[in-house]
Amino acid sequence: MVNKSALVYDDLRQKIDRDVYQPGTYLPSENQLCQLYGISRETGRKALAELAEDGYIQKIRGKGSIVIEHRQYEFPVSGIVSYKELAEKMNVTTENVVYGFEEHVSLPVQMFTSLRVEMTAEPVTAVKRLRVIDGEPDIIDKDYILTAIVPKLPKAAAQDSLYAYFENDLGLEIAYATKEITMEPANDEDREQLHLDPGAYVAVVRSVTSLADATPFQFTESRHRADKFRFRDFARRTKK
Amino acid sequence: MVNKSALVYDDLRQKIDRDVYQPGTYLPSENQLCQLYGISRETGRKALAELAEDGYIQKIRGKGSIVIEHRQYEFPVSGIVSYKELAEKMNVTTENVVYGFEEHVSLPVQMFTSLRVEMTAEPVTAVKRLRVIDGEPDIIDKDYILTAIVPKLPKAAAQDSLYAYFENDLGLEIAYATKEITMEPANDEDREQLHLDPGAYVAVVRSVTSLADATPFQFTESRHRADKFRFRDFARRTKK
DNA sequence: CAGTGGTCTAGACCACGCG
DNA sequence: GCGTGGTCTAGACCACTGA
Repeated sequence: MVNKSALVYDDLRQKIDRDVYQPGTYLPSENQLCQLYGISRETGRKALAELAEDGYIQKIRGKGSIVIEHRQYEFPVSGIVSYKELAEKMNVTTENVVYGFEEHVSLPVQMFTSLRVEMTAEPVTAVKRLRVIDGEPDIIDKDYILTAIVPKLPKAAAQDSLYAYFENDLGLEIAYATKEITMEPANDEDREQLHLDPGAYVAVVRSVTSLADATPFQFTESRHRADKFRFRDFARRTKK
Repeated sequence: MVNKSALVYDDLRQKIDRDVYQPGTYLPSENQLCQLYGISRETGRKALAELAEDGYIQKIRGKGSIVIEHRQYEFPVSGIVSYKELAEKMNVTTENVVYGFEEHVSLPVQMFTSLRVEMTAEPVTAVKRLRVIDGEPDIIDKDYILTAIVPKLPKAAAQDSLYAYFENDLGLEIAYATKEITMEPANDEDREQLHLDPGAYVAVVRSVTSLADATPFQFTESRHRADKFRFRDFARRTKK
């Protein structure tokens, strides 16, 4: 058996999602969890801490862990989730058109200067994709993947899912990303691909994704139709 | 003495911010931290886990905790931070104009339906504020605060900082918030207050803020000039 | 192999909510 | 006063890294 606290987390989250534990009600107390799952208190607490972190519960001292309103199936959501993972969660027909694929080009560093200061123009594979949702082109994704980490990116991986390829086929461990959201006037490429009028705006999400060994390896510029863009975030207040 | 792990967290974070521990280098190992601070290993691990959560370090098994690139003084940042706290972090001259103040009105529920399903039109105090940064009006904040939680909101609190009033004067414990970012065409009020041209867009951040006992009590609509809006997020990849 | 982080345990003491 | 969660401890075993 592996990772008891993760098993407890999954079980509780599932029960919250299925309304076994409903919003406004309390989960079993920490001591009860010990007996229910045959674990020590700290192990149960770790599972509860993650549920709190992810916005499922609020812990209240002296009372217990209350289930809070939790909305699912939103697009896009906070966190690092691939486009394919998102599409699967919702019931939408999606299409993924690769309209650009270049190997051994230089990373356009000036695009990401606000996200990372030190950066050299290392060789990357550049992929341009158009995301078509319910028959409408909504998002342009421009990915730049370090050749040093992914020497030979198959075109099929771009057609399917880059994340699935990185994680399942290459065994890369994706750890974290820094993103930045801004609003910018649409450029010619935006207008053409997303069928926008002159003067239109797009929501731009630029991100740098790093591996578990802290190596940044993927740089993404995602350009969204303004009227379709939605970003959801759950945040806890930092004490002091 | 209170909260050893928080003390260790603060000390390490401060040293990272001051480049005592530089990006790319390793923090002392967990066993070394035990001796350095006179703590048990789990206590040190808790501090490290929070540094990782907040994007300061990346933990690598078998090697140690490496300091990762961390950009500070950005506006706005992820998390729940008040406008005043943000303004203090940056060296900008700011002004805060309260141009609307109404008590005992109904919460405009339709504005927040995408954030919370169940919601009644409870009585609130409505505050409208214009944020002027470096002499330019950049943000409109519309706050709706439940009368049941804050019966009598002093106008001075709106002039200064709502968060400071809630936390310091009322002793409320702000716990978490759900936010949603969208892009919308500017309305008449936006154009007037933010000096925008017809056809302009604004970035809209709607949020619901809740207390430590899981009570939602503050609803905010924040409307930003498109060209000044910037949202920064650090996210970790969820396993499986 | 020694050193690193990842997980889990059993127990202790404390602060808070509520009757 | 009892049950809740918050913090900390000392120790155990495991998995991974790198010399």
